[in-house]
Amino acid sequence: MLEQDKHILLETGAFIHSAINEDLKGRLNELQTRFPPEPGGFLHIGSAKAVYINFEMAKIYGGKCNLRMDDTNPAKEELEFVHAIQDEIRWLGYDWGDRLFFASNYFEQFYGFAVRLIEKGLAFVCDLSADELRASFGGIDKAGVDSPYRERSIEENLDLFTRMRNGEFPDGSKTLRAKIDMASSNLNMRDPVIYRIARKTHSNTGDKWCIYPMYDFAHPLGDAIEGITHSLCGLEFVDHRPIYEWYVNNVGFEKKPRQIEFAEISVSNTVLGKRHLRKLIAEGKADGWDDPRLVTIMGMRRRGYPPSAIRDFLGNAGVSTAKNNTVEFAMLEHFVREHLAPISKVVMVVLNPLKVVIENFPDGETEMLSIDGRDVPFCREIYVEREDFMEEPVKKFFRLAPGKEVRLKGAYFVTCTGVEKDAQGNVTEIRCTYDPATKSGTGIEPPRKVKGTIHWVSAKHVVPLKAMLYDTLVVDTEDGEQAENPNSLVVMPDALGEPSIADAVLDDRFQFMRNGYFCLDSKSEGLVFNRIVSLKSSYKPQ
RNA sequence: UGGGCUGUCGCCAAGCGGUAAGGCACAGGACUUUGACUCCUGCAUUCGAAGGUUCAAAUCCUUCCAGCUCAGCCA
Repeated sequence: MLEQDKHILLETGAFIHSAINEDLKGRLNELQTRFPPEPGGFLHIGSAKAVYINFEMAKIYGGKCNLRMDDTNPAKEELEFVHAIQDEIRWLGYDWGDRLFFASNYFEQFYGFAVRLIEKGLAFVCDLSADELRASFGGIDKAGVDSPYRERSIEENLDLFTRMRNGEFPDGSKTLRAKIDMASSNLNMRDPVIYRIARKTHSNTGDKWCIYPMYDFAHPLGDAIEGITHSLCGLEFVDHRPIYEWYVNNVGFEKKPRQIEFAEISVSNTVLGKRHLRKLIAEGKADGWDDPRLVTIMGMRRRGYPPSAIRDFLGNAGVSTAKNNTVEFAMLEHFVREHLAPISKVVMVVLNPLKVVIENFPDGETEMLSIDGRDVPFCREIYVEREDFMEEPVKKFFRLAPGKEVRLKGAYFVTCTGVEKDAQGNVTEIRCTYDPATKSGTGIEPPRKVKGTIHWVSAKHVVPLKAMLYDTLVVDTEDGEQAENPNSLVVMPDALGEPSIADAVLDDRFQFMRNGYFCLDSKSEGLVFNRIVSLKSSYKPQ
């Protein structure tokens, strides 16, 4: 079912739909969502789910979705990523119009909010070092202890915070903390840090600030400033919801955004998570963030996945609050095939060539055949797939073997009459005869049926190309770990294509008949093709 | 005797008191000049477990069991 047929998101994520309906009381077009990436890395399929849900929900209800860079930590962020992320989201098919925002543009307002909290006696300047703070924090089943600086006067806090901003204190020497409850069972409520001192040049604000707000403070308030009604995010933030609401309430916003969490997606046999991805790349196991075996946006794009397939996959995988959900990679591939099928040109390419001489076809002659509207030359010498020949065929092998007849797609029936071998006994060439009475497309029924049809290319007219066959980089193991897949990349350096493949351009999508969907590799020179996904096959050798 | 979240087919996932949708995967079969596509067919007497309420429970109540998750001056 292609995505345009009906909006699949309407059939899942009931907890989000009902919240939206309750909160907006019919004024659904007031729905305001947001996708808030930190410009500290590239997006992957997990991020794509958040993009998908926030933008699609807005679309469904006639609302709007903001793109906000949550750039509150200059130590980790770079301008390169703010551009890359926009590129990636656009490629996924979403447009935020003029609604691009930066948390860093709210720094002055955030500062004012912090002052307001101090004035209300809800925040204090703390002199604990990072280590001391950690130690005072307690643990999962142990309450934390109050900071010795917790009871400073409002005046002193105001003075100290101003001086923090003015750069009077060294990095890390002081923090501004919320005054909540060091005994809270929710660790995020144990007097969390609001501002830290860090002399780092910010990609947007330069050196204007030496204090930066923490995510837990900036994020809800950024949402509130933008009038976000529903903040749809991953389950990893459930534990942050109380602090999200605490800041919004105590700063005093009338209109309160509501955070709703959904389960992040994970896909079997793939590596997700910035940390793991970075490791793979650093170790050279992946060829950069755009390695076609990665489910990063860049990787999937280079691999040739249609963005519509990714959206459709995400929608069909569903939106729930269940935690341990790992969708099988096969499901992703299903949607990729489904979206590729209608837009791909079918051509013949032999990945692993084996020469065939058609003994009764006139030497030096070329017959031009018309196959699906293309002109395809046919000659005495052709190549077929090495896997399509077996000297001693197993049962139900419907391809070439001594004495057996097959159809050459769009051409003639051909019967294998002999085999040539080298000194080691490897088959180097096979001999066949063809039956002129079986010519394809003549309207005349061939005198007999044949079980197999194989693809081929004319030896004289061949276009050499390279094909990259991908599989997943890792394979999930039973113990919940992942093992490296040694065969995640198979290069076919001597593939041979029919003449029309020479005209391929980057945006073209092909089905190499019986071999899968392919597209040109954007990073390579010349005719280097990525296999986007293989064709399904019910053929089981043996 | 910390908190939060979750348990419906191999994987996702509907369902919200009226007698288990759908997709993927898988298995048969039809069709086939791609062993593809398409098309049929099959695939949970049962909803983590045990009790209870009810004419009726995956849905309500009780207890139990299992899994995930949280201790950055990261986001």
